[in-house]
Amino acid sequence: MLIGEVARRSGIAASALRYYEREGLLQPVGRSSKRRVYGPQVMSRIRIIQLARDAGFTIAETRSFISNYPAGTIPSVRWQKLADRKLEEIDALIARATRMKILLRSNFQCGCLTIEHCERLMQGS
Amino acid sequence: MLIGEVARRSGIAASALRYYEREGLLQPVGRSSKRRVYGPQVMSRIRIIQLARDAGFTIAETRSFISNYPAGTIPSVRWQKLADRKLEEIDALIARATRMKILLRSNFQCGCLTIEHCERLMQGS
DNA sequence: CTACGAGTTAAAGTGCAGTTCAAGTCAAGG
DNA sequence: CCTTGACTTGAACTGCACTTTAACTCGTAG
Repeated sequence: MLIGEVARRSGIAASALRYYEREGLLQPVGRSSKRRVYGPQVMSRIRIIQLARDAGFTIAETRSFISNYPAGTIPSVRWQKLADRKLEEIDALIARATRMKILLRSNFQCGCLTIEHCERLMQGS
Repeated sequence: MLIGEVARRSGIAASALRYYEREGLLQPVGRSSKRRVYGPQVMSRIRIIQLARDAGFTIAETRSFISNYPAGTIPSVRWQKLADRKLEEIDALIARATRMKILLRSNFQCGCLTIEHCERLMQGS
């Protein structure tokens, strides 16, 4: 597969794929006269990158998350710490999103958005 | 209160408060010889801005969220649409975060992170 | 009067996550 | 041979949410 095909299949722009390679998220692949030639396994890696990105990981986080653990590697203490920290961040994110949801929904339902109302909702934050 | 005091109390930098004013999140307040003088009500507004920011609203979203609805205003259809859309976004965010959590935790627990394992976890994405 | 601290402005800088651009390289088709 | 289309590179640009900087203005204290 050439980069255009990978882009089409994954929905990620070719420019982004090159960027990911520069940033070390995708390791350099073989070339056929300068052009990158990808094997099918790249799709798995891309899906992981997408998931991490969608879950709010930065490029740097995603890099240390995946680059240290190629297929078959046993997670290390370092990885566990990373995962641990990220789990806490995700929980905080979910908690904040949930609070915002409550805020939105209550105004939605009772039709009484006021600053004071918000104040009451925000006691938990 | 001068801007420094507001910054100290809210934990938001004075530069950010000026930025919020430029962006229309905080309406211009009275001045005492060029300096902004805030009343205590500003703290409520700032807390709402913080909550919105923490929940992932952009400045533009936050502006249309709060600037159209000063204290006591009855929510409009426009506001409801905004809230509706944001609720969907928040749900998607929570779903993605939850998937990432499962991914992190399962690798955590079974100690068998491989590309193939991730593949199985990602069926839902 | 001078210095100090806290404020003011416009404009430039930062970090992230890419995208866009200009100029060039190839292989295949007509 | 020439064109076309998909690729290549480095560098510059984008948008967001601020922060930093430089040069300035005040009111108060010594």
